[in-house]
Parts: sequence; C-alpha cells; structure tokens
Amino acid sequence: MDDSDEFDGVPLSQRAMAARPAPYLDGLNPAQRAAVEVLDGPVLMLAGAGTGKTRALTTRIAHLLMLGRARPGQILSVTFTNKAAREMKDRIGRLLGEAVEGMPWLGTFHSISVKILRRHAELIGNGQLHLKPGFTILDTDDQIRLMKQLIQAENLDEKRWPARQLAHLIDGWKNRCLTPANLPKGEAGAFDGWGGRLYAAYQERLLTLNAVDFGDLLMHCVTLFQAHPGVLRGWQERFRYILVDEYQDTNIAQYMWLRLLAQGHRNICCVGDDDQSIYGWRGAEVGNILRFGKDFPGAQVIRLEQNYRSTPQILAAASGLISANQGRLGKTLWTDAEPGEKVRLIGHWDSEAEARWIGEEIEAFQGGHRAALGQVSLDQMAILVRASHQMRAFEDRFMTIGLPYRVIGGPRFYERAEIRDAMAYFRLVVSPSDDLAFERIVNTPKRGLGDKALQTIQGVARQNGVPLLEGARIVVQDGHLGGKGLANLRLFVNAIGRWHADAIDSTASHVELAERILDESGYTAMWQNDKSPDAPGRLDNLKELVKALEEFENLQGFLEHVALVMDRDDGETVEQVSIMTLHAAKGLEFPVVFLPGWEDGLFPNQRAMDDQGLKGVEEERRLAYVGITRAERLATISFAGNRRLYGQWQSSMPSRFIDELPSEHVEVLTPPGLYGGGYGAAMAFAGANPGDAMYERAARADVYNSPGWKRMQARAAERKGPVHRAPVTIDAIGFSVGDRVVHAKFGEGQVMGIAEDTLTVQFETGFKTIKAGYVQPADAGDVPF
DNA sequence: GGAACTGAGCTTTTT
DNA sequence: GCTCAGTTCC
Repeated sequence: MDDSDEFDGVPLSQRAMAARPAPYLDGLNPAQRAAVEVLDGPVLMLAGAGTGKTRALTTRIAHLLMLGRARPGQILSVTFTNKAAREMKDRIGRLLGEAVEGMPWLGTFHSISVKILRRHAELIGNGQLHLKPGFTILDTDDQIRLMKQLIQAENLDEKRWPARQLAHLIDGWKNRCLTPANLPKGEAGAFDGWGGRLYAAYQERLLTLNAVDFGDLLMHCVTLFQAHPGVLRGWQERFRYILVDEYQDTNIAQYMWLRLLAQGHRNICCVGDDDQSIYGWRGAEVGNILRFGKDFPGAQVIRLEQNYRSTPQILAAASGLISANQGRLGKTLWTDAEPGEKVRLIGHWDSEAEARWIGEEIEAFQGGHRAALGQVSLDQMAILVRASHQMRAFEDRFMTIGLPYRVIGGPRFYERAEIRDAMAYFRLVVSPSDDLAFERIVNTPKRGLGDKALQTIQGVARQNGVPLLEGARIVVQDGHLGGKGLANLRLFVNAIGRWHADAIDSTASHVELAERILDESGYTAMWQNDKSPDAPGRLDNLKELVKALEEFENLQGFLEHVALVMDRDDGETVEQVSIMTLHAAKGLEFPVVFLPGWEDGLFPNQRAMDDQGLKGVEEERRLAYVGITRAERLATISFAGNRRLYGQWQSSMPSRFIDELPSEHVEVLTPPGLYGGGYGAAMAFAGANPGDAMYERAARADVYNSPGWKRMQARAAERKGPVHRAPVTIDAIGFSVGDRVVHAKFGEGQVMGIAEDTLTVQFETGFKTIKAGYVQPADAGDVPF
C-alpha cells in the first residue's frame, strides 16, 4: 500500500492519530484482530455465539476511521433491528469518544433504504405515477386493509381470497425482489390467477397514495439501482466500506441491495453465523451466507471461535446438537473457562408441573440455595420458549407465587389500536391526502359516519379526482349527506384544516398541537368514557406517545420515526425473570436459562416440519442451538408428557433434539414428588436412583410406561374418549418412537428416533443407531415398571 | 350504535 | 379453549 496516496488530502491531525498505537486493538484475540485489520476486499466474519462479534465489528469501524480510510459518512453499516443499530452506535461512540460525529449511514436495511429513496422518489413509478419524497410508510395493518379494499373492488369473495394471505404472498414476492412486471408466470397464477393482478393493482394503489410498504423499501431501492446506473454509481462511490450484521438473516432483496452497492470496490464485510439462521420462515436465505465465497470470489473467511460467554459444558452440549445439521460452514467453539455444570435435563408430568418446578428453581437460585452458583438475581434468569402460548403456564404460576416477571416481545407499542389511531390523526394533519388515515379515524370516535357516509365521500372524491379529505369537504359544501352526520363531518373537516395550518406554522409547539388534536377530536374523551379494564392503560399509552414527541422537531419527523424505529421501552426497574420466545432471545445472554417444552411437535414444531421437511427440522435445531448458547453458566432443558393445546390435553414425546445432546454433558434430574404418584411413583417402583442408566432412560421418556400415565389415560378415556398421542413416526418397518425393542447384543432398549429404516435406540449402555432389521419388538409385558 | 352471537384459526416476528 | 373479526339483531 502506498501511504502517500492513501492519505492524500487527509488532515495532518488524522494522519498523526493513525500513526500512533491503537489502544482499541488491545485485548482482541488473533481472530478478532484479523477481523478488524483485514480491511480490503470481501470478508466473511463467521462469528459463533458469544465470540465477541459486536466488539470486532465496532472496532473495525473505529479502525477504518482512525486510519483515515473513510469518514463516518462513507461507511455503510447495516443491521436488522434498531436495537442492534443503537448498540453499535453506542459502542463506537465509547471507543472513539466524543470526537467522532455520529455515523449517518449506520442503521437498519429499512431506515437506510428510506433515506436513499427519499432522495430519488421521483424515479420510482410506472410511467404515469411516481413517488414524492414525502411518501408514507405503511405497516402490516394498513397493508391488509388496503388489500381488502382491492379484493372488494374486484368483487371477489373475501373468504376465498383472504387479504392477509394475499398480503403475505406479496410480501414474499417483494422479499425476492419480484415486481409485478418480472413475476414469473407460474407465480402470478397464484390464487386462481388473481395473485399477479391484485399485486399490480396493489402497487398502483400505493403509488396513488404516495405510500410504500416495508417490502417496497428494499425492492424499490434495488429497482432504482438497476434502472439508473448513474444513481447507483453515486452511492457506490459514497460508501467506501460496507459492513453487514446478521448476514445469515438476509433475504434475496437485501442480498441484491448489498451486491449492487458493493460492486466496484467490493469492500464488504459480512458478519454472521449460519448456525443461528432462524428466520427462514420470513424470507431469510441461509444460502446467502453459505454462498458468500462464490458470490464474492477471493473472499477471506475469518472464524471467531473463542467463546466468552458460556461454560465448556454448555458449549459442548450446543455443539453436539448442532452437528446433526447438514451443510454447515462449520465452526468449533471453544473456551478457556472452567468446566462448569452440565446441562440439566428433566421430564415433567405436564406443563403445569413444569412451570411449578421452574418457579421453585428460580426461587432457589434467587435465595442462593444452589451453592455452585451462589445468589442469582431474577434479572439474570430467563425462560425461553418455542411458542408464545407456552408463556401462559409460567405467567399463571408466577402470578400465584408472586414472582416478578417480564414478558419480552408481545404487541409492540406502535401496533396498539390507540397509538395507531392517534398516529392516523397526526398523519392526516400532516398530509391531508393520506386516505388510509382518513378512513381509519373519520368515524373514530363515533361521529355517525358509517359505511354509507364513507361510500358517499369516496364516490365524490373519485368523481373529482381528489383525496378523501378533500372529497369530504365537497360533500359538506354540497350537503350530500343527511342529518347529524353532515354536521359532524363539517366539524371534522374544519378541525383537520385548522390543525393542518397549525402544523405548518413552525412557531407553534407540535407537542401542544398533538395534545390539542387528541382532545378536540374527542379521542381522549372516547377512552375516558370507556369502561373496559384496559382503557386506563390506553390513556397512559397516549400520554407516553405525546411525551415521545418532545424529542422531535415536528410531527413529520416523529411520524417517520415511529413507522420504522419506535421500540417499546418499559422502564421497569424491579428485578424480574424474563420470559420470551427463542426468536426474541437471539443476541441476548443470561447466566441461568430455562428451556421448557422440548417435545416433538412443539419443538421441533410440527408445522415447521410439515411445511419445510428436513429444512424445517434443521432450522428448529438451530433455534435449539440459539437457546442453549444464551446460557452463561447453567442451562436447564425440560419437557412435559402432557400439555394443553387448543384447549385439549395432548400427550407428547420428548423432543428428538434431547437425544441428540451429547449425554456426557447432560445431567438428568430427579423429578419432584418422588412418591407423589404418576411419574415419581414410577421411579420409586422401579427402584431407580439418579445416575442409573435406568433412571436416565426413565427421565427421558418413560413417562408413558408409568402407572400414573396409564391411570390418567384410563380416566381420560372415561371422560372424553382416548387420549391421542402426538403424531409419532410409524414406519413401514413397523416401529414407532417410544417402542421397546430387543437386540441380540445390546439387550432391551427404547426407540427414540426413526429415519427411514434406521432406528435410534437407547439401551442400558447408551444410544445406538441400528437398522430396523437387527431388533425385535420387546414383549410389552416386559416393561420394567 | 352496541350487545350478542358465530366461526375460523391457532409458530416464530422485524421493519 | 380462547381470541378476534365479522355479522346479526335489537
């Protein structure tokens, strides 16, 4: 590298800074250091869980800046979530101090796309119509409502063509960058040939509304770049270095977006972990990361494998599990930490017993009754579930024992009806042509303007070729509407006009304006008069919304923020156990982690397997891997023999993933209530002790052979017919999971898994994979319980 | 306009 | 079995 060239035009001060030793590099391990220092050309940073990925990424940015390779505005740094973007900004700030101004192009794919699109809005269109820079961003709800209108307009049966499904289909197309024009014939034929037509109609409607949906943000950028090479070149030259976080989660549109921008200098560094790809169901392509070397020839692959989070036992359990997946890039996580405790495994009678036990464990940890770990605060413990319906059992239980907990995820702040209503008011005030906002609030609160009135307004608006608000104004003038509705509509139209004028007047406070809009429109009063128990909460949310406005200069800026960025921030200060889905847990870590519900059908999820087959199981397995690797010191996996699903009690088999855990890193626990009947009684009867092979086997799966289980089945049969076992694989070879079998050499065992003609059988001596021909069914009477 | 009823659907979820 | 949306009925 020729220094004089490289530093040409760089201020002396910066050159001096680059020349001094770089303290921020201290303490990086060799792989991390390579990830920071290999700056030119394509780099794939394969960063396993807990290997200091964010540190490497942020240090890399700091390094680029300190060397003077790029100014902050020349680095494009993309994340998936706003949270990740914020975290990176904070950390870069901490590395470099106040001296470096913020990074304008560090953000989510979507927020960066908006910025780009606003500058070229006029270039997005279909010849007659094009976007204007002030376009609005629709969320899923708007999207579905719009779709519904289009379906109605075509006189289609809404039951046969559900708007949701169509919106979903279109999302899928946009994820793959398929515009109505380049949609393959076969795909356009979806929904009896209406798919493609409705898609085209939908896109046109969006243009007339000057609106885009989330999928458009990416897709429009890509089509913009493809159709206007000059524009693309401008952005390519601006972004001298590109960094991408969570690359395994990118979809095709995002991949194309990145490729276009990286063409030329090819200074692109993608960070990801193929083993943590868990968003396939929403369009992410693991293939993107697997293919990186082919897409970017000459790419350097740097593996971050030293784990700073978990104990060796936890890592070994997780690695053993994930090794069952095919087509991995392959990583070997290691750590120099103390061995720590084995991953714990325990079976329970049902989901309630599971919740009860975990509640007791949490209290024991909190009280410091587990010497090995000392006292563990509630904040340091988390319960990670596969599906949100599992949360209920925990909430119920924790409520009764008074254990503070918090549920992470759930409905987002800005998805709540009251927030969306308030936002619709603001939207209409800021842009009077926002028809979707108009429709949402013209009769909220009730103004006697029902379907009939709306149809009249729509008719008038269409005849005159004006937005709905303007149409309403004409209706008011001409008195097209009867009685009370007309008077109310006049008040509504006038009020919007008044607020609009105030919004334009930059001297007035937008916070006060917002308050006035909500009060004068009668919206606040609507909830004050509402007697339902959640009304006070909604009023609180509205207050919070207005408060959030203070941080913005005007309503416009706020609207933009909420559409893309707004997170819920529950400023809870009390220590609480966290309950969340495995998906929500990605990127987080906790000293103590509980992983309940490891049952076939729930986890791996039946539908994932039905829809995606082996691919589905592999993604579920990655989810399991993500779950285990969240734990720093102790992970506890559990399953229940019975679980209420859709109101029915269902029995289930332990997850196939349990048998894929390397047993030398797993400790099987005594279930509670040893003599309390059911499962515990079975143990006592069998004379099993913790540590026995027999005990282990029982704890894993033998719930079904226990007297308690049989009693329950009999009782259930009296009540409402047979208890159905969860679907288990019954193969042509005549065995099903759970069957007891005999082998000439290994003796008696139990079938734990079936793959074609190969059985995974657990014998006294351990697990064996055996062709079905080598075992005989064991006599049912021989069951040792 | 609002209570009462009916029926479908029910995995994960960010932007 | 529970929730949500849509419909019916007063």
